Amino acid sequence: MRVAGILLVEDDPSVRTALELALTRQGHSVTSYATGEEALDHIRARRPEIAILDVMLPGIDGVEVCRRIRKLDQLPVILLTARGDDLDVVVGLEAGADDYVVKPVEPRVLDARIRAILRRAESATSDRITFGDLVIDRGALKVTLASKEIHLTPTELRLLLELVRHPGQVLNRRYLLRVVWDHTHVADSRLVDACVQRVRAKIEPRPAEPVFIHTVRGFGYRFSPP
Amino acid sequence: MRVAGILLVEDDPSVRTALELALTRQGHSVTSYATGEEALDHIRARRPEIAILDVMLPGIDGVEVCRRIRKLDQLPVILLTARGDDLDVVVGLEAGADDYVVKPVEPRVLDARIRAILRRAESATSDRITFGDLVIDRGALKVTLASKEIHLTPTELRLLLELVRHPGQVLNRRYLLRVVWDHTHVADSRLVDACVQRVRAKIEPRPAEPVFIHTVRGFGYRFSPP
DNA sequence: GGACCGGGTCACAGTTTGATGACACAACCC
DNA sequence: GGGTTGTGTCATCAAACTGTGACCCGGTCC
Repeated sequence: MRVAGILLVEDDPSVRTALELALTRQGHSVTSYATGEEALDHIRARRPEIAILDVMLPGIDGVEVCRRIRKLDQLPVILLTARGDDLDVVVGLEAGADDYVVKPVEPRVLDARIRAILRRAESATSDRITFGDLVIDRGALKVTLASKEIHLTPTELRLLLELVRHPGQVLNRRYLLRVVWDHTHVADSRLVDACVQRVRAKIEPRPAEPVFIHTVRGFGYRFSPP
Repeated sequence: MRVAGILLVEDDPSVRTALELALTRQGHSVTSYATGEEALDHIRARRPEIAILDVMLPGIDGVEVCRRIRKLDQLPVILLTARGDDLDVVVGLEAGADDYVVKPVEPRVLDARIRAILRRAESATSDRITFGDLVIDRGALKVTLASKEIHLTPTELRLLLELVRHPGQVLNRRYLLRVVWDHTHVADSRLVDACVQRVRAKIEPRPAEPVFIHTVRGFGYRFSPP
C-alpha cells in the first residue's frame, strides 16, 4: 500500500489530532504544525510528499502558505476549509492548490483525494504506461505495439525506458551515454544514434517519420506520444 | 490565456449545453457527447487535454468510462455527479479520476479546477515560460508562437534561450559570442546580428518592429516581453 | 553635405549532423 | 564447433546549418 509523508497544517488542536489520527490509520505518515510559518520552516527538511493546509490560520493563511510552497516546489497541496464559498475555491486553486476540500470531511474521502493526487504526481513512475498504441510495462519489461509484443534487446530497452522516463523532454547524447551505457564511453560516437535507429526500426510504424522518438538536431532525442 | 480542448460527456441536453456554453465562455474549446461509447470512440481522434464525465450515463457509466480512459492514456479526468455520497467519491477517485465535482457547479469553480489539474499535468513534464503568444519550453526545447510550433536551429535556439534567461537585460555581442558560440570567434563580425535576424524572422510578427528582441544601439540586444 | 558608424539583409559554399546499412567481434547457446 | 544474437564502429550520403562578406540603410558628427 502506498504510504505518503503528509505535512498537515491546522491550528485547531482537536481537528488537528483527529485528522492526524485518521490519516495515520489510513497508513500515512503525518507531521503536523499549528502555523504556516512553522510548516514553511520545516518543509525543506521534512520533504513531505503532499501538504494539507487549513485556509484559516493565525498569521500567514493557508492560501499564502500554498503560494509560497509553489514558489519553492512542485509539492502537491490540498486546501482545507470550513467555508464552502465558491470564491474561496477559485482563489485557492488559482494559488496553485491541487484540490480544495470542505470541512468536515470524511477521512475516507480525504484519503481518496490524497491518493488521486499522488497517483497523478507519480504516474510518471508507475509500472505500466500507455502512449496510444505503444504500451510499456516497466514491471514486466515488456513492450507491445498495437497489442503485439515487440522484442527489444537489453540496451534498446534501457534506452527506451530512459527516454520514456522523461516524456517530452530532450535528452542529450552525453546524458544518455552516461545513464544507458556506462560512462566509460567516448563522448563523441554515433553509438546513441545507432541504438535510437534500432529502437525506431522496432517501434515506429514509419521509422523515417518517427512518431515517438524525435530527433532534436544539435541537442538530442525526445520521446513524446503521438 | 491557457485554453484546453475539453471532452464533455453528459446525457442531459440542457445541462450539457449549459456547461458547454459556460466552458466556451471561459475560453476552452469543448467537444461534447451524450454517451460514454461515443466519447470513447472519438477520444483518439480528438486528442482532448482533459475529460469531464457525468457519472450517471445511459450505457457505460462515467466511472467505467474513466477506467477505460485510464487504460488508454494519461488523460486527466474530472467526474461530475449530482450525488454527493461519500462512497461515490471514493469509488470515482479510485477509478483514476483526478477530481470529483458535485453538480450544480459554479462555472468559475469548474474552470478553476480544470486549470489546477492541467497545471499539474503539464508542470510534471515541462518547464516552460510564456511571453504573451510566445511559449518557450526549455525541457522539450520547443518554441511556439500563438500555439504554432516554430522551428529554430540549434544556434538560434541557444541564442534565444540565452536572451530569455535574462529578460529585460541588455546582453552585448562579446558576451553572446562567448556563451552561445565558443569563444573562438572574432569579436568583430556580423555573426550575432545575423543570428538575431534569423530568430526575429521566425518569432517576430513584424521583424522590422521587433516586439521581443530589441536592439540597443551601441550595446547589444535585450529580450523583453511585449 | 559628406564621412562615418552601427546595425540590417541576403545568398551561398563549406561544414556539420544524423540516418542508414554493412560489418566485425564477443557472448551465448545448442 | 557452428549458429545465433547483441552491440559497437565505420563509411557514406543527404539534408540541414551557419559563418562570412558584400551591400544597404538610417543616424550622427564634423
